[in-house]
Amino acid sequence: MTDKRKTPLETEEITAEMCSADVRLQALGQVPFFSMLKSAELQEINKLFKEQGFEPNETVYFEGDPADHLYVVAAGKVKLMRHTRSGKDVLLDLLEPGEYFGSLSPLPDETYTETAQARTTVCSLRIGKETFRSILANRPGIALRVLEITAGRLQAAHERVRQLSAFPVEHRIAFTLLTLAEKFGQPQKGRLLIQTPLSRDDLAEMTGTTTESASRTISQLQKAGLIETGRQWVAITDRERLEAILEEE
Amino acid sequence: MTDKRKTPLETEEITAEMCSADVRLQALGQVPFFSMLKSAELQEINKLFKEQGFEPNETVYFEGDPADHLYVVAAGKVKLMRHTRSGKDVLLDLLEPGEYFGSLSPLPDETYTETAQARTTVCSLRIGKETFRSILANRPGIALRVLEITAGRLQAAHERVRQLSAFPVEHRIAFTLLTLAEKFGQPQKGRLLIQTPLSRDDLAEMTGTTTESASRTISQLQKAGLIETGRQWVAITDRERLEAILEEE
DNA sequence: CGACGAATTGAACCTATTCAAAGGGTGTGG
DNA sequence: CCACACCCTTTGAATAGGTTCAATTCGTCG
Repeated sequence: MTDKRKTPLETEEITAEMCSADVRLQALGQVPFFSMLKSAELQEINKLFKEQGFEPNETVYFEGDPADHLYVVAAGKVKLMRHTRSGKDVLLDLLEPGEYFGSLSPLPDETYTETAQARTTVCSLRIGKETFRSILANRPGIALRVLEITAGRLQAAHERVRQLSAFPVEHRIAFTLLTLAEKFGQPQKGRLLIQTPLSRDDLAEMTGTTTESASRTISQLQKAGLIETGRQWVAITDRERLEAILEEE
Repeated sequence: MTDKRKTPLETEEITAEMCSADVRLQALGQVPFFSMLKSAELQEINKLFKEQGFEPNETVYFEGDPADHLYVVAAGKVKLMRHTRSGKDVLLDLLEPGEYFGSLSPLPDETYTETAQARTTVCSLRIGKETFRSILANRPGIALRVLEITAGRLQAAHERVRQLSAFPVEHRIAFTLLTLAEKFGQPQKGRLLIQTPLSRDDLAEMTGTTTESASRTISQLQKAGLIETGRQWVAITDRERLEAILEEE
């Protein structure tokens, strides 16, 4: 019995029981800053997290809400974004299992500076920011890992500022596709599929352009044979020529 | 004897002896993540830093150089930027005394992802990244402060991504001026002077536009009476109307 | 005063946006 | 299982905002 759908994306099979005890432990063990912990320690820390599930498109928190939790993605994909008055949203990041989001700062009276939204069915684990801070205060090794990850995100954000400041749409789209492929890429039929739902709209929000411009650029790249694409998906077929676009000035 | 120059900027009086022992201690005490230390501890840490002076426009390090030090600005102003092949530079940050830059990550074989350049005569203090890491590993309080500051910079970078993605030049210039005023603003003659050399070129590099567009926008804001400006300086005269530009969609 | 770098201004050009309309894949309900 | 409705995507044409190139003016410092 063949699937009639044309999308090459694997549907994310996540059920209601996704937040079961062992899945939780596995998810936490995947978190870069917990991965060095011994099993016993991990179990201790596991107890401090509460699980919370979300349906696709459900919002974890809104920009401006009081910020008092830190979240870890256990299963599914989470989108971080900022809004604008005109309704044009900006997509800041797409998170995989093992990545954190939410509030790191222990200061009171803070609010989230971005909106977090489930893009698939999601299981998240969350912890109060004070509790998390005390974990960091007691285990410098973890604090240093968290710092490294945050510093890495800062570099990525700076690179994005550079892209937006200095390069035309085609260049930015190419860059974004290559970056996404590094994170979500899955070899398939001699091409590199970006294994996450990805609309022209998403791409536009990631590159600071409009849906129409993203669509035109994507079509053009497909005609040139650099990528294959369809509704909600993109696969890279000629990585080298795509990278060559980044070399143009 | 009156000054014939028209610039309202104070010239930064920094001499060759700027890195004297007491200036060093004072500078380190100003660093947010050292400010909670007792005097004795601060003296210990002070010994781990080496001083290094720079002339205006001298480069501290280049993008791509091996990254093995962390720097603290003791005196003067430092500019962080990224280059592009086409020669269009992107200004990432302007640092004041007490701010850090350079490498946080202890990983070997890393390179700086931005170029650091002295904008004035500068005295900097630097420390090997492994040494700095051991300070953090032993004093969780410091590590947490560094993490907070880095997280704050990440928020700022995200906001800049939003600005570049969603708003026109005039809006971005207004935003940048207000942000600069918050950091470098100095009340003077009923206006708020941005106390740092600031050319149209700098402004263009900060807002992702060209020198000419920055110039046109600045002229226009001046004609409208929101700012006063001259060669290398800007002062805000009507903050409210400048902020009102940010409300437009 | 003279020279150099910074800032301004104009005009032509171009990229990307906007508005509008049509085409196609997916999943739902009959 | 088919058909319809919805949303995603594509494409076109007009427009606008910004860039580019070029020339001039202005301020600052030697």
